[in-house]
Amino acid sequence: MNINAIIADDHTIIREGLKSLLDKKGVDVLAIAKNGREAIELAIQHRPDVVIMDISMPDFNGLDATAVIREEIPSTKVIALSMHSDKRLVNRMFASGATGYVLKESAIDELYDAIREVNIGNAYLSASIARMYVDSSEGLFKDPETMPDYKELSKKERHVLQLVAEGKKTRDIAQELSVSVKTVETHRRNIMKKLDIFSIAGLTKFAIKEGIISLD
Amino acid sequence: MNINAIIADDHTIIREGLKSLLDKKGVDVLAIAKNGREAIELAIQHRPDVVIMDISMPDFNGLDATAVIREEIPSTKVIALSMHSDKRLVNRMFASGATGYVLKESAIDELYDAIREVNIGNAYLSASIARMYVDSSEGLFKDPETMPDYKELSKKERHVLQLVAEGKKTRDIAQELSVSVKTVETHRRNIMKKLDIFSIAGLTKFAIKEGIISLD
DNA sequence: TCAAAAATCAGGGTTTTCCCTGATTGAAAT
DNA sequence: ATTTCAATCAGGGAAAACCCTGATTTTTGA
Repeated sequence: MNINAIIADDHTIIREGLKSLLDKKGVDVLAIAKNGREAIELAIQHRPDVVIMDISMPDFNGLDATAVIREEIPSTKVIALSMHSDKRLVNRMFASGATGYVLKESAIDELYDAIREVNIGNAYLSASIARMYVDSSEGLFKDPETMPDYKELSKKERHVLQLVAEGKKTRDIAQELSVSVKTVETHRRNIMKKLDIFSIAGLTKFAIKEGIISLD
Repeated sequence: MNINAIIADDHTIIREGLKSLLDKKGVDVLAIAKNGREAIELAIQHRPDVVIMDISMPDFNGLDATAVIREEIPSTKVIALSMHSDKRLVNRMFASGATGYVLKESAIDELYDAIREVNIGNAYLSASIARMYVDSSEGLFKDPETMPDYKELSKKERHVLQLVAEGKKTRDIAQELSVSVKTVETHRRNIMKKLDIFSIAGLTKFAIKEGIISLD
């Protein structure tokens, strides 16, 4: 019998293209979601074998949606489909419960391989990402706590990061959050330390990759 | 007879999905390019009716590739396929010679409509973008010169913008370009004035949208 | 060839970010 | 119950970004 899947991506044309390709491969696409919230609803409704999940989506991102789905339906596996080969993102995605990570740069055959592998309980990593791990002694599947360079941002810090990445100044952020300028400065500094990113440009790119802000 | 097309996109899975969808619609996909440079070569080689061009690609972006293709093969029409509904980007793309602009959020039917329209010499804009123009008195097809808020960046300015968006400091940029700090500051200031963007975060987002830097 | 634009640099000033130390409060986890 | 951590704020100083004016040289386009 065929493997069942749900697709979650915010761009219609990518969703349709993906469905068309998976149809050809004999994967049954049960439903298509356009954000994380829909992905959760549809996953609970259809209980698919696999969810193919874009990471950066508006409204509710793939990272958080993955955690919810894996919590609610442990039998459903999640494959992250991402533009970015960022080690931190890969780690976070696996920590959220994904068991596959495929780049949009990959061919459909690779995604199909990933679907079959995670379906039988194995993990799958795009070759170019797997290569990043062979030399370093780091592993995957770690708890967020034990990740080498990973520190979870607090809610406030994520909010401050969002406002910084939107181009706002410390003073404006302080006003918006009704706290002092010094507090915002401390948050910004702590964010930079946690992420090991020491420029506004870098923080902005990080926020885009994580789906904290959108590009429009 | 079928319409001929070439696809240019940097993500394999999107190229493949797009080809699969267009095949179904009866569009002959003659070739597939993974960056602007390949798009130009393949266009000259195949002289297709239409090129479907992603805007932000590494190496040689869709904006510049469009200008070259329209210059070399005026009979070949270009449709921009973009993630972003940014008015400035739309204007720039049309100024470069594109006659269609479709969002990745659109359905494949819309892209197919666009292909048929530009093929018979008409222009095509995604509905949500067209809506941005109805109220404002602005038109399209303008020369870069006559665009309302548009100022072309010089080569040096684009380079400085790239380095700024990569998170580099003025001093480092000055060193890399072998000019004084003051010169870099002047460039940065001029860039901000031309683009009407007054934050590093904003410049970074602009650079990503324009394909000047990548997110990785 | 002549004017416009690009690219270069400087002086001098204000604002913002960056970085450190240190401290208090309250909540959550052990 | 105690410790750890988030969130709050402050002082003070160094660095970088921001903003203006003005000027020279080179490149380029009309």
